[in-house]
Order: sequence, then C-alpha cells, then structure tokens
Amino acid sequence: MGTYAHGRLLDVYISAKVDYAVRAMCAVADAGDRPVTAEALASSQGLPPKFLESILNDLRRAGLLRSQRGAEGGYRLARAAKEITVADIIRPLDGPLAEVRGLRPEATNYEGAAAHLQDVWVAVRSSLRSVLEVVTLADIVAGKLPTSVVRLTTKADAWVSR
Amino acid sequence: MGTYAHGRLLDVYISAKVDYAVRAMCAVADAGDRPVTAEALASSQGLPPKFLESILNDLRRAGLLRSQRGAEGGYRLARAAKEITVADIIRPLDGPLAEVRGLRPEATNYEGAAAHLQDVWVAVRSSLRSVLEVVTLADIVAGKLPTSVVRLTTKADAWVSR
DNA sequence: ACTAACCCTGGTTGATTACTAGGTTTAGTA
DNA sequence: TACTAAACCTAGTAATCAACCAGGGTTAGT
Repeated sequence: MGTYAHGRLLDVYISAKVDYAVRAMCAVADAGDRPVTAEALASSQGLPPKFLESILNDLRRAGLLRSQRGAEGGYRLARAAKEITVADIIRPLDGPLAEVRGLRPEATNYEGAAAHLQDVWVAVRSSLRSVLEVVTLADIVAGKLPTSVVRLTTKADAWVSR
Repeated sequence: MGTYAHGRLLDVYISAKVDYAVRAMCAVADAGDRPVTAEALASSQGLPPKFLESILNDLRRAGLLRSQRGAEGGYRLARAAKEITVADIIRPLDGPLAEVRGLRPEATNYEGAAAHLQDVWVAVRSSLRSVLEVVTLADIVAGKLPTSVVRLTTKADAWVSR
C-alpha cells in the first residue's frame, strides 16, 4: 500500500487523482469490452479503493466510462482507447491544463519590462498540449508512443533530475 | 492592486510567487546596472509589497540577485540577463519543474497496463524544459523569444482555451 | 543623528488534496 | 423471492500549503 503523499504546488504537478485515473483507464482499456470492477482495478494497480471509486464516478460523469451495476457489473470505456487522450482524462478531474495565478494564459496582462511574459506562458501550455493531447490510452497500453513524444524522452538529460 | 486569487492544484500551475518573481526580475534586468528598490518594483509591476520583499530575499539567497542596503540601495542582477532562464527562477522558489504525486517522473514505477505511463510523464517534463530552460530574461525584456518558442505560440489554437 | 533601504521571524486565512465511512440503489443468481 | 455483488451517493477529516500581512532589526549613505 502506497505512502499517500500530499501534493506540493509547483510548476507541473500530476496529482494523485490524475495519476490514479490514468492508470485505472489503462487497465480498463486493457480488458477490452469486458467490464472491470472497481475492486479489481484497485488491487491490480495498487490504488486506494474508496478514493478510486469516487474517481471512477467522475470519469463516468465526464463521459469517459460506462458503468453497469449489480453482479457481473463493472466499468468499460465509453469510446475506443485510441480516441481517448491523457488530456481528456486530466481536464474533467483537475480543470484546464495550464493556469497562471488562477488565470488562463491568454487572459493575463503584463506591462512594462514583463510585457512579453504572456507569450512564454502560452508557449508552455502549447508544449504541454503537444504531449498530452497526442498520447492516447491505446498508445500507453501498447507501449508505442507517437514518435514526436518518443523524441522528447530520448533527448539528452530527459531522465535526469535537475 | 490585484485580486490576490488563491491557487488551485492542476496540471501546470504558475503560482503567484513565480509570476511575481519573473516580473520583478524582468524589471530589474531592464534597469541595467542601477539598483532598483523593492518599492519601485512593487509599484511599477503592481505587486503586493511585503510579499514581494520575501520573494526578492529568496532570489538573493538563490544567487540570482545582489542587494545593497541603506539609502541608494536596492537590487540588481547577480549575472547577465541572457544567462538567467525562467527555469532558474522557478526552481529555487517552487522546487523541481515536474512531479507526479510527489515523486520525480523518473522515480515513478508502474505495472501492468500502465507500465509505459512513466515515459509520458518524462516527455511532459522534457517538453516543459524545452521552453523554460531556453527563454532568458534578456529575451523577455527585448520581446524576442527564441524561434523554437515562437513556433509554439504561433501553432493553431495556441491561444484558445479548451 | 537621521533616514532610506534591506533583512528576519513569525502569524493568519482560506482552500485544497488525499483520502475514509457508511449507507442506498441496481441487477444478476439460487 | 431472497441473496449478493456491484455501482452510487452524501457526507466528513487531517494535513498541507498558497498568498499574503505585521512589526521590528540592521546597514549604509548624507
């Protein structure tokens, strides 16, 4: 059972909620059209069961999962695994991909020496999207990411901490 | 006089602290080698004065600013504006650029259907770095960002919310 | 001395994250 | 018709943290 660490606010933070959601969605995708129970997902991925339940509910309300109650019930994908990106999972759970002090990047307004800072934040969001809106569940389950994404992981120092 | 909104945890969040820090650093860079007082920075950029003071202190301890006390005192850059990237400012204030549930991306460990999820998070961090480790204070003040960054801001839909 | 500036310790308020508890409803099976 | 397995729902909680503010101490020019 994990350590259930609490979040810290920093530049990019993948919350436990999102991390668990993506892992569960991968496991559901991997089961094909057979429904998978919340408990099976929790134990196969090592996730806190009750927390996962509420996440699965959110994903259903977001239109990403279909559920069936009762015995022989469980969850399955609402559409094909290749039609669900990581961004599709993040946004209904955690909100927009990028914000600056609570504002969308395009809504910021800078003056004086920092006048061009807005362009930097827009570029940050754009670079994020070039990964999260491109990688699908099918890609992750198959272990074959798009080449533009693979290129990022094979860059010099991509795996070192800084 | 801003609204002083509180932060929400989501994928990319530029905190008020970082936003203020970058703006202040831009204004200091813009002043050349003349020292600028905290009060002048606060009023020229519209930042909360006492909060800014503590941020400037952090930046000094991080080796990015040099300060002088007393009358005719103030802050100036510790090194050339073209040698200070946005990532240099973020890291001492908010910690590492990317974390997953409190872990660095390369320290995560996934099994089963989600085994390749780690690559996605590493790619996300890598794409972030390709902006934040490349843009310098000199670029922002001059309004001339590197072409690889400009390319991101001119992509289709780069300025729309989603 | 006076004063303008940085420096330092500490506190507050409200929000959020990462969960848990416990019951209600639905739907197959004996 | 009971039984049971599963989804569903409404709460609630502890710890953490962001985004500030107050107030005094220290340094250095005039």
